[in-house]
Parts: sequence; C-alpha cells; structure tokens
Amino acid sequence: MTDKNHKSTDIVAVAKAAKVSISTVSRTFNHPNLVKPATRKRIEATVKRLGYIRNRAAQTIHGIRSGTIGLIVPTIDHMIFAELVQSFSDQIDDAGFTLLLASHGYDLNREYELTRKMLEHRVDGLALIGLDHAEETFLLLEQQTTPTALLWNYAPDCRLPCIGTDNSLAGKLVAEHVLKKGHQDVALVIPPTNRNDRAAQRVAGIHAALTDAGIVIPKKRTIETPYSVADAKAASAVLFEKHPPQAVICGNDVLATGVLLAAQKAGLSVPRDLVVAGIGDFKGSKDLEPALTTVRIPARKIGKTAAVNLTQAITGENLKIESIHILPELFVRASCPT
Amino acid sequence: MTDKNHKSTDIVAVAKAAKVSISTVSRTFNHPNLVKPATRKRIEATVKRLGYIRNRAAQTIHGIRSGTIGLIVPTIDHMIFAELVQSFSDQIDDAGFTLLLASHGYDLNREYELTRKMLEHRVDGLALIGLDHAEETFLLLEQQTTPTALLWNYAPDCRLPCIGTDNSLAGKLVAEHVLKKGHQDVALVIPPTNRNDRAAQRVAGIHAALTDAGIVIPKKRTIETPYSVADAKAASAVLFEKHPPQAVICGNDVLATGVLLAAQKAGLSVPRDLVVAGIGDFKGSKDLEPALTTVRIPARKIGKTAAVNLTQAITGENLKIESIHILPELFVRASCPT
DNA sequence: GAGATTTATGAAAACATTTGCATAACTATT
DNA sequence: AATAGTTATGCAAATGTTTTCATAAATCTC
Repeated sequence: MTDKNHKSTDIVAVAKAAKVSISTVSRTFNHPNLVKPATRKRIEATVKRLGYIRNRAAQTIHGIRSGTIGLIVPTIDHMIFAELVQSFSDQIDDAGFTLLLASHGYDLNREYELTRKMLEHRVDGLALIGLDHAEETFLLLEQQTTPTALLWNYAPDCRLPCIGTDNSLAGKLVAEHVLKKGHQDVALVIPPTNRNDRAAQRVAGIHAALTDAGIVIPKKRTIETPYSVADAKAASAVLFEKHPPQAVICGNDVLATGVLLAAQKAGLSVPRDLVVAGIGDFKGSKDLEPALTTVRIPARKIGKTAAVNLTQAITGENLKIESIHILPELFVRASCPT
Repeated sequence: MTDKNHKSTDIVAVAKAAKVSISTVSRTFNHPNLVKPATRKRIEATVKRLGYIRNRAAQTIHGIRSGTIGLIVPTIDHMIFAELVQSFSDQIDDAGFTLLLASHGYDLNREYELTRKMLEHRVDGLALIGLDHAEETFLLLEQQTTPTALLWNYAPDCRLPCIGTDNSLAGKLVAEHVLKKGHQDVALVIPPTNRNDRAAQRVAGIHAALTDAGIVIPKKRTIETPYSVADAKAASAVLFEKHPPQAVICGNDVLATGVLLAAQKAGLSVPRDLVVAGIGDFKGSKDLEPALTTVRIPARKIGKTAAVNLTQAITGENLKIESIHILPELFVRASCPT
C-alpha cells in the first residue's frame, strides 16, 4: 500500500505528492536551473520515493527527440556485423541515444517493413547496411526528413549518404597483393553474390585486378559456397584433390578460414605449397594458423564514424550527412607474405 | 508543393485530405472492419499519397504497448552473445515487437542506467544477461510491472525469473568427460571471474568435479587470461614449455581456440599428446582443427525461449514468466574424444 | 414506406508530457 | 517604503493518437 501501484505513477502523482504543480516537476527534469534548489530537492526525493520513471513516449509527442537511433542489418551473428553493431551502439550511447536494432536476413522486402517500423517509432536517425535497397525503401526514406546513412559500402554516387568502404577496391587490393608474386594458377572462393552487393563488388574488384594482370580463371577454379567455415571447407576440398592452385583468393575471411582448414586436411602447407588471402579481417583472422593475409573492412571505424555523423546531424551540429570513404587496408600476414 | 512538408503529415492532415474525421482514419488502422470499404480505400490512398507514417509514441501514451522489448547485454561482439541477440531479435520480431538493444561492457552500474533508460522508453518487456546485478537494478525492476527475465544463467533461487543454463553444471559436465580417461595432470585456462558470475560458476563446477575425482590442480596449472584467442594463445604457451599437461579444460571456447593454437605451435598434437575441451560451443567450434569438444551453452535456444516467454507475458497469453532451465549439452569431438 | 436494426461516421475526452505566458514571491535599488 | 527587477511557480494550451458515446446513414422487415 506504500505505493498505489494500481495507477502507475505519472508526473501528476509526483506533483501532488510533492505539493507543487506539474510544470515544476517537468522543469526539474528539463531545466533544473529554473527551479529553486529547495523545491528541486523535495521533488527529487518524491520521485525516488514513488519510483517515478519519465515517459519518453509522452515527450516524443512534442516533437522532442525520441532518443533512439535505428540500425537495420542483414544479420547480427556474423562477427563482422557484430563488431559494427557494437561500435555503433557504443558511440550513440555516449551521445545519449538508445539503439533500435533489427535484422532482415538479407531480405530487402523485410528491410522495407523494418524501416517503416523504425520510422513509426520515430527514430531520430537511421542506418542501413549496403547501398542496394528496395525501391520503396528509398522512396520512403527520401520522403522523410529523418537523417539516414547507408553503412558498409562506399560509392561516390549513391542516393543516400553512405559511410563505408569501396568493396571493389578491397577486392582489387587483395588480388594485386596475391598476384605480385607472379602466381598464375589462382582460384577463387566466393559467397553467393546475387542478393549481396558487397560480395558482388569484391568479386568485381578481384576480377578487375586479375584481368589487368592478364590472368583468366577457369570455371573450375571458382567456387561459390555459403557463408560458413564448414561449407567453405567442404566446398573447397575439390580444389586440392589433384593439382592444388598456387593461390586462393577468398571473398571473405570466413571462407578463407574454411579454405585454410581444407588445405591443411589435404596435407598442404600454407604458405609453402599455396598462399591464401581473404577480405574482412575479422576478430580472429590474425589468430589463425597461419595468420591470415587479408584486407580489412574497418567495421568498427565505419560503425563509429556513422554514429558520430548521425548524432551530429540529429543534434544539429552538422546539418547534412556527407558520404565518407573509409579506406580498406591490406594486412599482410603469414598466409600470403610479401 | 505536392506535400506540404514543412508541417509533418499527421493523422489530421490525412483526415482533412481524405475528407473524413480523424476517428475514421484511426479506425482504418486499428479496426479496419469497422469502416466502409470505399472510405477505407480512399483513406489508404491518401495515406500513401501523403507518405503518412503512424506515430507509435502517440499510441504508447494511451497505455497501448510501445511494441518494443529491451535487451541489455554485456557486449555484442562476442560470438556467443551475438547468437543470443540474433535469436532473441528474430523471435520478438515475429511477434511484432522491435528490439531495443544496449550493452554495458560488464559494468553493472552502467547496466542500471541502461535499465532505467529502457523503462523510460516504456519497453513492454526487458531481458538482462546473468543473475548478478546491482541492487538498485533489482529494486528498480521489482518496483515496475514490466515483464523481465534474466537470461543465460539458471539457478533455482533467483530474484527474477531466469531462463538459461546452469553454468556450474556445464563446468561439471566438461570436467567429468575429460576425467573419464583417467588424466591426472590437468590444467585450467579460465577468464577473469571477478565481475562475471557465469565464468565463476563454470570454474566452480569444474573444481567440484575435480575434487570429486580427487584431483588437485597446482597454482601453476591454472592460467587466468583475458577473453581473446590471442591472449589465451600467449598466456597458455607457458603450459607447454616443459611438461605439457595431459588435459586442458578451458572456461570457454575462445580460450580453448587459443590453447589449441599454442599447443600446435609447441609442436604438440591434439588429441594425441594432450586433450583440450572448452565450454560454449560457438559457431566455429566444430570447425576447428581438431574439432573442439565442448559443452554447448545453447545461446540460440535461450534467446528464443526467453523471447517467446516474454512476448507471451506481454500479450497476456501467459501471465507470469517462469524460470526455465535450458540444459547444457556435451559435444564430444576430436579434441577430446571418448 | 414507416419503424426497427444495423452499419458507418464524427465530436470530444483522455493519455503523459512540455512550454509560453501570466502571476506571485522574493531581492535589489533608491 | 515604494518601485523596479529577478526568480520561482502555476495555469492552460498543445502534442498525435485512440476510444467512448452519440448520431447519421443505410438496410431490413412486414
């Protein structure tokens, strides 16, 4: 009976209990300097006693910011996105915002629905992954004034500001490094590229570099496999059956991990018998045996940069979000040394 | 001039444009069967034309659910939590809710602040990780009626309903399996246990099993190391310098991965020269070379179960959330065979 | 085709806040 | 002690919805 818990304690309950007006209570929260220290103390004590918790929904209605930022990712449980989510979350949290997170499992129609949902929640800002989205998603976002950024990829000409890496450049970088040693017999292990613009661009970049070097990869030397260590390990085994290639370039580090294991299983030593390189530089990549040569897609930097730019756009420190290219960076390690 | 975009389109703008009352527009959304098909069509067209998006904040104010569920984790970028977040997110999404996610970096005071923030956002349900929380956090949650669950751990006697695994049982399971082969010289590689009740319980379980088997582990055979493959690899190297142990039990799979690499580097073969086992069964654990014997902490199952129970508690299908023990399960693989 | 039902719509109150404006209560100035 | 200037508080309107109740329109019944 101490707290009349049948009627949730709202600001008027606090006002009544503290014998002040509603306005004064509200001011204690929003403009504490406008209220006399003594009253403030009393109100604060009452708030504590009643266990009152402010209702952001009621504030949001006034055009006041909702204090949330939306992030929609394809999936959370790939390490690389987890890193992005973490750094994004940390950064917006520092700025006082809360993260509204959703994943669409690479389904762009679902992404549209999630985008709508986020807007219904009146997120103050929104971030999506990749440059490729349903037309209705673009239409929806262009109609709104909610600051929005596309993360992960960079391209100079995109419909909404993007903050990320040029994946085709990443592909080019890794391929050029691998080719520097003069290998001719190169194999490719890549993920499905149909619904994934990032993967497609990397492959395009790799192919560009190969073409420049005058190298053609036969059909049999290109393996497309689902994104998982086990799948990549199984699928790439065929490469090592008879004549192992001199080099394997992988669309990402997860696949590269599988390739390393398959090579090991086939009794081949990396980098002695062949070299392997990936793209991504996930958390564990440098701890593999041998440590993986790869091009870092700087997930953390992208997440943080995006969060900084979004929050600044929201708080008005920075009116418009500009596209930013976070450069991919080659990390030469044991699996494909210089 | 097509859409008067200076004044954001709200329900009254739609009503005016469609020449109906506000109520009718509202009903079109909430009880479409109560409005004449013709009018409904007209309103829906207007909504589309004006790009109107409902304002959940305004709905929430009416005691209508906010449609959000909060999840507060220590960190997102450990694979194991990422898996939990993913399955939790998927499940609440299916039930029409949106995820409000935050991470506190193992700081329980920060966790309290985040909990408050979630409640300010009027989440319809809330989940925290672990059973150990700041006293003020418990007080706060006990004062609210928001359905809450503690995830990850299970204990029969906790202050709030918990859905998870008995980590001490997990520790016991892995230790008993390792000891079955009669190894006497056992080493432990564990993470810091001071601010992490999960880790502490696992270690306790391991010790219990060892004690039962009459085995005492000397100080030098216990290595405490930060949660990372690289750290574990470096820190455990000392174990293999002179007399390698017959078995290494690891507090989690990340550390076990490091130990496998360290052993490999020391020229030892697992499981021939020594056996290694972990706890967790992360996504990559079965793909290691050798595949890792481990006790699965069923992250996905926990996430999903928790989400189901929370959403049911919210929608009233199930009034109270009950504690549920999701059993840990031993996976015997090459690194420590039977 | 008039009365009785049923169906569709609108007016206004309610939700939990914030804020502009008015006023009351102090301080400072002469 | 009266006036001016500050500082602190309260009243009431506003925010974008939903919902109850009342009423108007349409349909049915004989």
